[in-house]
Amino acid sequence: MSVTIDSPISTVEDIIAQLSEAVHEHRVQPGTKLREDELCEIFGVSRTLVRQALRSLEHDGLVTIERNKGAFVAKPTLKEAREVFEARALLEPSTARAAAERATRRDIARLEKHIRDEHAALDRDEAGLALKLSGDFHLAIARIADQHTIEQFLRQLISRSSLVIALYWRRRNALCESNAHHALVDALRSGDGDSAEELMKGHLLDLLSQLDLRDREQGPASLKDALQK
Amino acid sequence: MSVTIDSPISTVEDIIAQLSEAVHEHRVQPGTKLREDELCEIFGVSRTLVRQALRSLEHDGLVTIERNKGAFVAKPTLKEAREVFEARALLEPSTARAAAERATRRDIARLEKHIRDEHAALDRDEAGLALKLSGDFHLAIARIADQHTIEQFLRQLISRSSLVIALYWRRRNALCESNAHHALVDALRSGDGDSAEELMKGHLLDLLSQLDLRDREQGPASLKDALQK
DNA sequence: CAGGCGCCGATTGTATACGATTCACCGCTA
DNA sequence: TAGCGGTGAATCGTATACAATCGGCGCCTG
Repeated sequence: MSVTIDSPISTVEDIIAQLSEAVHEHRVQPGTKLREDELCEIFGVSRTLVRQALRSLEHDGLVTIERNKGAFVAKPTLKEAREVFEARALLEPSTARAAAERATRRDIARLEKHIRDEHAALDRDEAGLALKLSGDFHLAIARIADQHTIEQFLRQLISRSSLVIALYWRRRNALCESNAHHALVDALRSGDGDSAEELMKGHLLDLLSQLDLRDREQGPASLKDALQK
Repeated sequence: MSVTIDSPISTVEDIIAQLSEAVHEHRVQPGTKLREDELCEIFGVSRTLVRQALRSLEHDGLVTIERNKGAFVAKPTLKEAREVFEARALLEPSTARAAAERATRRDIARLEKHIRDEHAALDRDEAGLALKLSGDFHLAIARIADQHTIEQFLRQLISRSSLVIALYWRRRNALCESNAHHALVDALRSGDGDSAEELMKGHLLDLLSQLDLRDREQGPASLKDALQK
């Protein structure tokens, strides 16, 4: 784990945010064990707060807690991976439509800056950061749509998407989707709900197609599991 | 609060389940304060576990925690109430379609029993129980659709719906929707995804129409709040 | 030498202790 | 009498202490 060690006293929200960011940016891999004592030292707090943060992250699907074993960065199964994108396909297109109908000039400017940041990160070869910014872009749209409930769900789904991408990403060419975001902003700028919805739908399908979510033999691990049960 | 006091030692899940059930069945009203010590006595555990449960319920939107003030049963605003049903409208219809395409005879039998229980509860004038069963019916459909992620979101949405109904329900006639559930089961039985989707959409709109979600003046309370800020 | 059993360190689960904040009550003062 | 401020109990927030559990290592036995 390589989490930035900052001021030794943090709040629960700090811990959640930093762990969450580390996962988003692929600085920690799915399956990584998160020992409580270690996190206590890093964040300079007692186990009480660390445990609170871990429970919260578990709730969002970023972390798995096994009783008497500890917390681990979650490893979504194939089924979960598919479900994440199915849920996103249900929520995001109509949210994009709503955003198109509400976006102000200021909103658009913010989204454009977002895209610039994303490109800049890619240029500096910081793929992890770019991925996180890409997720934030989708969240920003939900925020523009002023759909707080859906935004919360989306936050969870995007987090899990990061894990899915870490596990099931197929190719290495990363700049695939920048154009999709551009096109979306164009639709939002012109207040074209129909095409915003369509573009988002297509964008999500496109993302999905970059993943390798076919069933695969899981090697000895799955055999072992099968025998244990 | 009138929560059943059971065996003095409980797990976090017990606490969550019982509190959650009490909210679902309208045995506790939105805004009710949930003192930690009181819950400790009721469930026979230390504050550690009670606090875990409350945090979890907060995450699901059933409980609001105000720092240094404590936990309260959540009181969804009008906006949140609308958002809950908008989100349900996005998730449930297509889930019903998927359920129609997967439902086994056993699934149908279970749903039918569900409806019978619901009617029985209504006959006994246990409106709260009927409401909870009605929510479970919707969850059961997500389970049949084998959509675990969506089921989780739906669990939160249905919980919040209970709160919304407690706050914004218009009429007192409760048996309004039993037919809708019947029709849904019929569609599921015949594997008719199209009509399952349409029926669910209509059912949710129907539910929504029974709520009074128009903006209203909130009386002196809102004035006071306005001046405090 | 292989397999199993038991002990011990490491780690998590729960309870308790202590400090901080809030709210309500009550007396004081203008 | 109304308003203000102080004081104390009630309640919450965090840290710490203690108990339970797990996993690995070594020893013992066949």
